[in-house]
Amino acid sequence: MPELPEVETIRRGLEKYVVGQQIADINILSSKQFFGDPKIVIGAEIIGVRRFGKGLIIDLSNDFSIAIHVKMTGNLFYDAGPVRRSPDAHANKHTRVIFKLKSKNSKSWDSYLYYNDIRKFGWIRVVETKKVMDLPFFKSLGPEPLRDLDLPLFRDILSSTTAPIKSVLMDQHKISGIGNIYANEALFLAKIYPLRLASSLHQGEARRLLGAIEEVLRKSITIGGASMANYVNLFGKKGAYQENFLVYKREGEKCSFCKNLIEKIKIGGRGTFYCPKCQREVS
DNA sequence: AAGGATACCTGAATGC
DNA sequence: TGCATTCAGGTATCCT
Repeated sequence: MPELPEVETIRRGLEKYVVGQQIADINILSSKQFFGDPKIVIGAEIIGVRRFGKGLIIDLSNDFSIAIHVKMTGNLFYDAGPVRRSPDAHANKHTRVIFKLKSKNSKSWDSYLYYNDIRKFGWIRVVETKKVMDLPFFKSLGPEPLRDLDLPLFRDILSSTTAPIKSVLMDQHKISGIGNIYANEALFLAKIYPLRLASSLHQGEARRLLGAIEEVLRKSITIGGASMANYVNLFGKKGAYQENFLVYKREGEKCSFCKNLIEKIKIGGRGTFYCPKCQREVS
């Protein structure tokens, strides 16, 4: 489910709560979603958590890493104890992997990290840290907004494709981290029609759009991401960005700027929401 | 090479 | 109520 802000929220939670702990055991309930040798991670200490696009990397003290992609319905849930009575206390029918963690402070309780995933699209793979970026998913990621995407690079990306601008924003090979929610919201803020060919955007539009992308991503990160059907943070808490949606999932409602009705179309098979008056086909 | 359709899964919402 | 259909925030792969 999650896009960049949601995955970043998970990353920050992991960084705060599980870095420094040792992986004491691992229980794989959905073997089709797990790749690599699980025994390698047992006994290793978690030393850091990175994010590239919508992908997470948990780095371990033994030069191995655990790469995770939660796709549409995956989420991580952290149970620090001591309320839990058994390792399964927070497992549910969608729990696919359970990590048992041990704090270096021997007086504290064992804790558990659950990977839950309704649709089983997500994956977890154990791989040497130096080879993580060779995984096909990470290797093919485009530049990341808020870090290495500037206006000249953005304009290069837009000019070298024949696709509609919305498809380009969501193409992880071109730009990483943006999914359907933030593509819709950013295009609305920048007042650009989603089906406009990316190559037709002039400099001012590209600048507006890049600014809008940065604005929606930053704002969402600060409030814990957007929660639609499934997304929750490490503690099962929802984000709040969905309360700020201007067009996403709002077809038939009034545009907050011009009061025109928001429409829904499909682009690349994905629901696309826009205001036909604010986001004109030609500009 | 790039872009579109489809597949991978399950559950919720909608339609009849 | 029951049953069928459609849709869902993502990405890999096959096809043109």
